[in-house]
Amino acid sequence: MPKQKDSKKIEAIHAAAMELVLKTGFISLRMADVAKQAGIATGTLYVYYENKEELINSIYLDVKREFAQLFAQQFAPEQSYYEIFKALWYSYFRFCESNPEKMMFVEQFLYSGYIAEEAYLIAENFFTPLNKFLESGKKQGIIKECNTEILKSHLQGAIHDTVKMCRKQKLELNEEDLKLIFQMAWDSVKQ
Amino acid sequence: MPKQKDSKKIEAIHAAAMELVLKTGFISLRMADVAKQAGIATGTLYVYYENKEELINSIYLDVKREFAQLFAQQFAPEQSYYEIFKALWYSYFRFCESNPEKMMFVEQFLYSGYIAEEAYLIAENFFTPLNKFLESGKKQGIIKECNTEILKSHLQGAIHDTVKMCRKQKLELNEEDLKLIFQMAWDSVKQ
DNA sequence: TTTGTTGGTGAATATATATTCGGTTAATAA
DNA sequence: TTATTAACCGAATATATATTCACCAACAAA
Repeated sequence: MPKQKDSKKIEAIHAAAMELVLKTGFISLRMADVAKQAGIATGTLYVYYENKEELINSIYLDVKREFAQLFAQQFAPEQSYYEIFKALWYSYFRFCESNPEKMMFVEQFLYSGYIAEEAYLIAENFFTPLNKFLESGKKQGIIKECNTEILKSHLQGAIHDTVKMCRKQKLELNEEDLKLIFQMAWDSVKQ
Repeated sequence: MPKQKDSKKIEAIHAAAMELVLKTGFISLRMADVAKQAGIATGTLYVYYENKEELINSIYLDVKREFAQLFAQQFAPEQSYYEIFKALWYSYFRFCESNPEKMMFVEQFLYSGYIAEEAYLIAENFFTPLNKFLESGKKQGIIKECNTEILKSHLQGAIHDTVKMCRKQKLELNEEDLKLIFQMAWDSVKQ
């Protein structure tokens, strides 16, 4: 009977919030600014979300899901472990490079005090495919016998900080650079 | 003639602010709370700092200087490049582990919109000894021919994310774990 | 076409937080 | 001792920002 909620608005709100976090930092993420950037009225935000905290958690889960999907793709059985690792690493790195607002958002809000413990735990579960992949590499003796969470932190931390530094210093990476950075990542985990 | 400013208060204010950032996140860093935690009146903060932004930048520079000092120590000439690298890596890792409030503070505020560009640039200069060390490793063919900023980001990102993850997941690292994590770091940069 | 319902609005309100300020205290020089 | 001056205090003020709400608009069922 009534008007329906507009899924395009949710997209616009999420994109607006992340854009603002990237540009001006999370401290200045104001509901009024988010609305303005999304092209809607402030009050409309509260049609879609109970409050600021819920909005932020919703974006968090959304983006984390997107990150996790990078690791969910299927690979041909003839591809070697190394080839799959390389494909996954490149896809993650490129995603961060092309979507710095998403990377920054999840990073900054994880320790902001805004993220509900529940949302964090749900998001962690998205990454079981990646965990399985790393564990199989250990079983096959291809990568180091190291706690999976440590392996992930090591790889992720290196990628994130590299991407952040490049943005800050306006450093453009060419194919050669990328090859080297990947080599560092692979060397760090390979047995 | 009058009362003098108290350098112990500055220490207390800095420690209080970092403690709060670690415990409750930067968004909820309130001047009144900082004062309370430091055991002084809110107004007293403004005797030592013009405003919140200045306070934060002051802490940033202070902590960055402390980080940089880890790399300023002198080494005996008979120590190999590997031994020095190892000593530096361990000292950085242990410092982050023992002072998570300092690590979190500089990380969170770098992209908060609070940090003045000037403070950032000053802090970068603290790290010339480390840059020189990495560059000499490249010249000697010991470590990879890779942009120094990338090398630093890679090493630092891996350490920070590992320490953060351990805190979040309440994972205690033993000597074996540390050895492995160091091995990953060394393997990633060594030629 | 009418009617009910919810989306949508943005100014008004409530609330939270940075900063100020008049008064008080303590250190120092005379 | 005493005078002077700045540290120190915390309630009061200014300001910034989340949230509400009275009203309007659009859509779907009747």
